Amino acid sequence: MNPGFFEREATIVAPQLIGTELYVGGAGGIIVETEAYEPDDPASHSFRGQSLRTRSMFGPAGHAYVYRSYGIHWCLNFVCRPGSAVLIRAVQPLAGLAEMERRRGRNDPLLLCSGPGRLCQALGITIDHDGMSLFEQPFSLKAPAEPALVMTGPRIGISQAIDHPWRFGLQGSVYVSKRFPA
DNA sequence: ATTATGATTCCCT
DNA sequence: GGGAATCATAATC
Repeated sequence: MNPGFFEREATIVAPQLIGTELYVGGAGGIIVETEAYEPDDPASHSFRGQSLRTRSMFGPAGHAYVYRSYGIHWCLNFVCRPGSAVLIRAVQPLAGLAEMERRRGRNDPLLLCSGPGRLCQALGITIDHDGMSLFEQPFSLKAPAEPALVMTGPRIGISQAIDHPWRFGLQGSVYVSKRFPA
């Protein structure tokens, strides 16, 4: 995987990220759930233009955009084209289990990295990672050997543009944060 | 199924 | 400067 991978629209990149391995400081696993956000998308932070918070969402592709959600959690996005990003919603844990359980304070494997807030807590993602390159430490990405089987559906937790099927998940995975309708 | 939690942004006055 | 809204989660009903 190379930086050019992210120089496209999030709606294209998001499904292709399913099956990619993501590690932060050695902890992580397989990305099993993503959502796409576009500049002309009312549910996107970039919809009303650049701001202090969304600065990195307009920065170089292949970098991280981290924001605080509901005042409590962090959420990790991969920046694609300017104002376009992929929200990482769930990971199937593979490495660094003990460290992730320690950071989470829990050890239920099905809830360890399932959900954007849990994922960031388990991987130790904070605002410090905002704007960092995904191709440098502590990040590590590894493309899947074969394209994954991807499910699609409407995005979660938004009130605008709810009809766009811009949520993507690994078919059959029990680690997605919410089941995809059959 | 419902609610407490509680930081930051953004949009208005 | 105020107040609603927010890309969730965990605890409680």
